[in-house]
Amino acid sequence: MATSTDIPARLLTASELRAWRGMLRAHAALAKALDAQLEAAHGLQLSSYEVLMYLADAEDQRMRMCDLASTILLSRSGLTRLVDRLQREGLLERVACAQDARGAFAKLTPLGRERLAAARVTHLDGVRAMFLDLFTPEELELLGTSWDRVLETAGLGCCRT
Amino acid sequence: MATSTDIPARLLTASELRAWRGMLRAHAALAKALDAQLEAAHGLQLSSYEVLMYLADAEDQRMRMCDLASTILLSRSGLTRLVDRLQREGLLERVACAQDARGAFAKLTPLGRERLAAARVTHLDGVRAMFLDLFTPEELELLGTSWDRVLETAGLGCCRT
DNA sequence: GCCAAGTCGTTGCGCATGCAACCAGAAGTG
DNA sequence: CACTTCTGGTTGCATGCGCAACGACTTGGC
Repeated sequence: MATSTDIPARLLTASELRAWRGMLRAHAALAKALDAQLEAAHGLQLSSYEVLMYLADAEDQRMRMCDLASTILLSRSGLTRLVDRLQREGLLERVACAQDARGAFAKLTPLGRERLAAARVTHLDGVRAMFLDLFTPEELELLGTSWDRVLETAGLGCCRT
Repeated sequence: MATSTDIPARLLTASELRAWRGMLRAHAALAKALDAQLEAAHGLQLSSYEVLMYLADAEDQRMRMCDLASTILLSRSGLTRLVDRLQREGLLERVACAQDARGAFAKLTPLGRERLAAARVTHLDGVRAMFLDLFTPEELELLGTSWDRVLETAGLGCCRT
């Protein structure tokens, strides 16, 4: 069985493998399940939901395209088209920026606010049922501090909330 | 400030938010960083790496397309094209299946084995540096059991390995 | 043996995304 | 003010993916 190029790398222990692959698979499963749930119940994709949510939580329900893009971890071009789609659905609108004539705000419409309010219930229930409820409060706290360490190390600098 | 449709949903606590968003951001940051690292050092994408790795660890360095697809969480069509690319690079080859004339194996070539061996060192170093090393062994163990719970709940049934 | 139903891998198509190039406008420099 | 440099948003293009449909084959029921 041993061939000429046997693996020289020190492999992972079973425990390490479980922690690492588990995260990859858990993330994939959660993203898929939550997206499907949101799509089925409200016809919204997860990325659209994120846009609406951050807008709803922002001052005056609006954010600069640029800030929005970096917040939801999307390229500027990606956000342009995502906002296009949401605007076509009437969930948000583009508003010119008085302070900076280059810029534009994405602003939630009343319809967008409604859709989000409904979707938020579904989504948060899902996140709780499939993730949060499976941890004790102490474990959640531990997770939080751990992610901060990871983010500090792996880039993305600091996460804004 | 309070408009007609105020948010009725019970929102997440700060601790919950940190644990949940932290995971999303940590995953995104890790995937991006590890992919870039692998691409820079060995010209391999993370998805290609996964294919090579699972093949290398498999009996006779080959797997059925179907099994491979579900293992790396890709659709069958997605795998077809990914294998196309890797075959074009000479890292693996398609082998007919004697037991089932419909089926095909993807099998690692010696070149693929070499590329993987080199890439594996880089990748595992990265995973350790950006993830595993940031946890104590006890925390890793806890994470592992937690992911199992998540996977059981959120679908994907059981994870193989 | 024969036919229906299921499975495996491939292909056409549509979609969401990133990159690079672009323009308009802002900001810094002389 | 004039000029360069930078930034914000949009666009063309390429990529990688999933879905649905297909043909080839296997499996199960009779």
